[in-house]
Amino acid sequence: MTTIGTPPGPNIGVRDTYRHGDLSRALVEAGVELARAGGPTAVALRAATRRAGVSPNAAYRHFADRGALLEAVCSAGQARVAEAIEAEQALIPDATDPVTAARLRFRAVGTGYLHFALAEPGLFQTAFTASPDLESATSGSRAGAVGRGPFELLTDALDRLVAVGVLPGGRRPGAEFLAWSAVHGLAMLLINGPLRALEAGQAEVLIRRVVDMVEQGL
Amino acid sequence: MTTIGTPPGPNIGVRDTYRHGDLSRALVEAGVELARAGGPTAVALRAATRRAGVSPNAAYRHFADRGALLEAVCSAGQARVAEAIEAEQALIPDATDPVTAARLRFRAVGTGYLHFALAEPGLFQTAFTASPDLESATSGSRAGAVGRGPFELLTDALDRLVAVGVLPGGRRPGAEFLAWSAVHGLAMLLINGPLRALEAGQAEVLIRRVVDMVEQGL
DNA sequence: AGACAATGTGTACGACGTCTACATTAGTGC
DNA sequence: GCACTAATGTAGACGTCGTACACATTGTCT
Repeated sequence: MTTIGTPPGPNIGVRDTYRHGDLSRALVEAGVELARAGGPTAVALRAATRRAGVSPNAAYRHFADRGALLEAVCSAGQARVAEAIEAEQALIPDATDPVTAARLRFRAVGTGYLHFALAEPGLFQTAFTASPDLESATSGSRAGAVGRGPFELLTDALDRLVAVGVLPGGRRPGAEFLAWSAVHGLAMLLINGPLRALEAGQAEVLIRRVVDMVEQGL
Repeated sequence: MTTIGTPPGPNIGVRDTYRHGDLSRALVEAGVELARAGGPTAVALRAATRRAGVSPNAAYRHFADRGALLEAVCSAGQARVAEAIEAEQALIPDATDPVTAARLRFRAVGTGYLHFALAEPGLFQTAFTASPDLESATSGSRAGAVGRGPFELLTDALDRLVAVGVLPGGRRPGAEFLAWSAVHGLAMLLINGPLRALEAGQAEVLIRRVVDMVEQGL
């Protein structure tokens, strides 16, 4: 006797067949919801399988352990960050002259990153804490619509700054890490650090100033 | 019948009396060790009480819940960060002229912070993730030898930069958050972010460059 | 049709946080 | 000196989690 599809609670992946069909994806989606609500620690195997309407151990057919699911959720989160950055970049008018376009494009990486962090703190935190190495950070699964991850969008913007002549080529190597550090640090301080209780307006001022500092200090 | 002092495992706080004497401190110390070994999530009530040679529920006489213990461990961690910064500042020769002394003192805040992060990643992470608000970040319990926390050491160094004439007074307000963001972000990227696998030498180069960026971009 | 691999279920174990009830002890007022 | 009370520690239980093992069901390939 197998009870299928009607355990209590809001079943997202209700089914009437023994097989689920797309459990892998369903688990990641459930994990993303859990991360949105409660950050990395809330991404639990059992909770995800519950949402998918499946027994806890079913997860092990698709993920080696909880860490593997967390990694998949992390990749999904990074993809959404990339989308947020691209959305911010899309606001730049096409008619902008190349130099200021490059500058605005670069700034949009930082502001998009930070706005996403403020809008989706749990998912953001999940996306960048306990994330895999840098190597895998440039892989396809963390990409946005254009197929690039947040890190690649940053390096692209920096390369364009050099091409346009705003950033001297000598300062280019390693610049991605400087920029990333400043923006990522503010995100952390704003989300679960000591700046947590800051009001939205003041946060916006800080965001602008940090991006200013990066642009000037690179 | 009460078994006292001889549960299995490495008992740190072995005792022969029913009362422990200083359980509160013993639990925080155990928590610090757990944090050093495994980061914030490793700070468990049961593990801490085990190390103190005490039953799990004894912790509830001193901490409201696990979060309260974590907070105490976090404060202890911040105190150690402050000590690391002070140690780095103490390396500045007394005979240095006031202007460069102020500059070096400021840079020492960043480098001390980052060196501690690299030396004690678990404790560092515990100290600054899920930490209480900024208000309490300036309280006494997170202080180092001089009685100031990491944040106060930073603001002190910035004030001195202004006093000496290196930093224009108009740029002073909010500068602590800019500097903190950059340094904290690099720490996070180096510890559990995508820069985790970086070798020590390259990390040191990045540290220098980030502090350069802050000094120039402020 | 029958074998095999893929996928999902059931049961079980230890660790965790935390609740409730109980035991032991240190001070305090007499 | 002694009983009372508050502080402190213990015992047991419950629900959660991750995960290991054995078993059930199904799609697929020959």
